[in-house]
Amino acid sequence: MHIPDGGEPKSRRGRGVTMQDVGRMAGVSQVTVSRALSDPAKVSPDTLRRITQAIEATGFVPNALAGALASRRSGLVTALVPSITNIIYASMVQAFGLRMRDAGYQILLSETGLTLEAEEETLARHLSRRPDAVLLTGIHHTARTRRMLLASGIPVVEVWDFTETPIDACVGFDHAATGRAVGDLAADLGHVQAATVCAGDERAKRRMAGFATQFTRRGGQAVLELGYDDQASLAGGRAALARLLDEMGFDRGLVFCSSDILAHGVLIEAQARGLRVPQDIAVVGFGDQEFSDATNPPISTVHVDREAFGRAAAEALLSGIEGRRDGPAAIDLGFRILRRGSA
Amino acid sequence: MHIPDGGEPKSRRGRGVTMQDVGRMAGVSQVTVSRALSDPAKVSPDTLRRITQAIEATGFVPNALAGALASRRSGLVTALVPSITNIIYASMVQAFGLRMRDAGYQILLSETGLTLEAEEETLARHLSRRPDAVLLTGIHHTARTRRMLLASGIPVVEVWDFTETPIDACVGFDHAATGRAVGDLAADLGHVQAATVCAGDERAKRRMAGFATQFTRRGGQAVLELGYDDQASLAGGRAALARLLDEMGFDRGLVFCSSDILAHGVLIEAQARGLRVPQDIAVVGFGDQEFSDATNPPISTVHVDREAFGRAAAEALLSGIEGRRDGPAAIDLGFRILRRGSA
DNA sequence: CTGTTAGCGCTTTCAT
DNA sequence: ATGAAAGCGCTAACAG
Repeated sequence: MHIPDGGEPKSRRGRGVTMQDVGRMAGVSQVTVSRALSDPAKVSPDTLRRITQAIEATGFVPNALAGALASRRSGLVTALVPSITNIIYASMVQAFGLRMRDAGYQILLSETGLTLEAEEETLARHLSRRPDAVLLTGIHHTARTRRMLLASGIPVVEVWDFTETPIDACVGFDHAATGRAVGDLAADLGHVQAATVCAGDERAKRRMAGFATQFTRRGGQAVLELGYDDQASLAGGRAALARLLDEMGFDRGLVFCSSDILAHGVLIEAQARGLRVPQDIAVVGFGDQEFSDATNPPISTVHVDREAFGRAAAEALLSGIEGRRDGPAAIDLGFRILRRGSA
Repeated sequence: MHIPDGGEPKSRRGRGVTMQDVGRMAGVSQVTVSRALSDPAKVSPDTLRRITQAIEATGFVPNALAGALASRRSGLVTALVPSITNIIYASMVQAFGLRMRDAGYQILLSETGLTLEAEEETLARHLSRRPDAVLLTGIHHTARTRRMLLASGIPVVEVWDFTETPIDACVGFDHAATGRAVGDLAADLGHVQAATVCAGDERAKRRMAGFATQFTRRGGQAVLELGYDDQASLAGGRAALARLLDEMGFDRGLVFCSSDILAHGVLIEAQARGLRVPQDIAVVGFGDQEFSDATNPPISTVHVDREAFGRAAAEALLSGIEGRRDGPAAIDLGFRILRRGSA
């Protein structure tokens, strides 16, 4: 089967330098080159030197595809988020990627958009690359997504939402609870009227619902609810307050927004109309974005430590990969209400 | 998560179902399964049906690692950007990824941070996965980066900056020219004093320098220049204007910022001090971010079509991969000055 | 339309 | 400390 190289190398179509080539130049076999790279201590100093020189001379770059196929470890980790242009997810993935990179893994990142079906299809493509672990956003997935994940047998972490019964591991927080906490704040501050402005996914809606429930339970009037399908934006926040004021009979009170950018828009629109914040209109955002404490007045918001989510998710996967984790893990990292000038 | 061995007939250590397995179940050889997947038209309808059933029954997921090794095409495309939490790069990569995904490629994305050495190291790791093409941010790279790229023989596109002599292809714009154009605007508006606030990379500095050169050439006073090492932020913009006003003798005039977020900070600080914008302080940003036309007043800025960069970069690589491109390509996508209320 | 044969460039295992 | 042999799971010729 294996025809020995009869002296002269056959004309190599592919242009890549192989370990074979490096070994030939260094006067050792291909395996020794492999060893020199994966565990230098296992080859003699002299051999190592010659191999290093040969690598330098040839510009050899190991083929990780072949390595992964042979070792059954790809060194790849899948990360699936709704959108990378959303700072919430971007900063989480950034922290996740840093930790995984330190552990020797590379991130295969994809956007899944809004539907679970898109997530399922993207996941299938990713699994064909045989990742060593998977990060998913959210706790709701299609049946086939779950099945594929289970069948793959690799560690999985679901982030940015919380459940006691994750596929494998979960790192998140209780979205409805954040809304209820803001509802309490609104009631504590003595507001009678309140409104919500939502331009996010299902999780954002749950936050808004938690707010409405708690605010009315605490004696507030029925909450005016405004929802948008497009991405959160300053313009959207301005338009929302305008609509609340001009068309929906909102007079004065607290506005809870699904993101700080919407809250900032509400703030700007209020000021453009000569309304005082927080006296006439109070506003609370979500996410504690970088700009939120530098506006005038600074924006009250719900803080969640996005980087911590990314790091914790990485740890959960690493412990799974290395078999240090016995069973499922569900970690609630919680949140903090940041009361600032806007409410 | 530990999935018990499903008790397969043959003691397969590896838990993946292979084409071999699928073929056996469908009563055909492994190659036929491969064909059914890559080119269904080459297989008889009846065979195809049986194969499809077998795939369904086994939950077979093709191993792209093996496929890539055998075919010498990984279906992977490398994208290297300074930071994914910077909306500038995130939106560019998003558009790039969409186009490449449509063409059947998956993106291997990494952050390179600020140094060319980090870029080099990251690139080396990426090349070991044998990507079919590479996207790089900027036109400055280490010698070894260039050497590795040239040796790999795959299409390369450098984005977000412009040169007539790219490694392979280039899609960008002239940063200094944007600064000069804003310098002209400042002069046209009759400003005598001007300042720059920069919190970005080398390209941002080139924009600021272009502004200063042109503004003084047009008769303006020497430009006050403020530079920060940290990321651009609202707070940074506010602090910058405060410093300009309180410590550097800036009185009234135009402030050109390296990003819209800084410009927004300047705007807020000016208003907090009771200064009129644009009468007392005029401000121009860069990037035309989503919020920039919804502030009060809206921010004048330099618009660059980030999505267009991403798409054009994708096209450049695709034409290279498919051999449709003969030689290097250098595309200057230009920019537009958007004059709004802030200047 | 389908099968056979020969690798892709590595890691693993077992000798030496 | 080093090497030979045997795959990893797939694609690419080439037959038939």
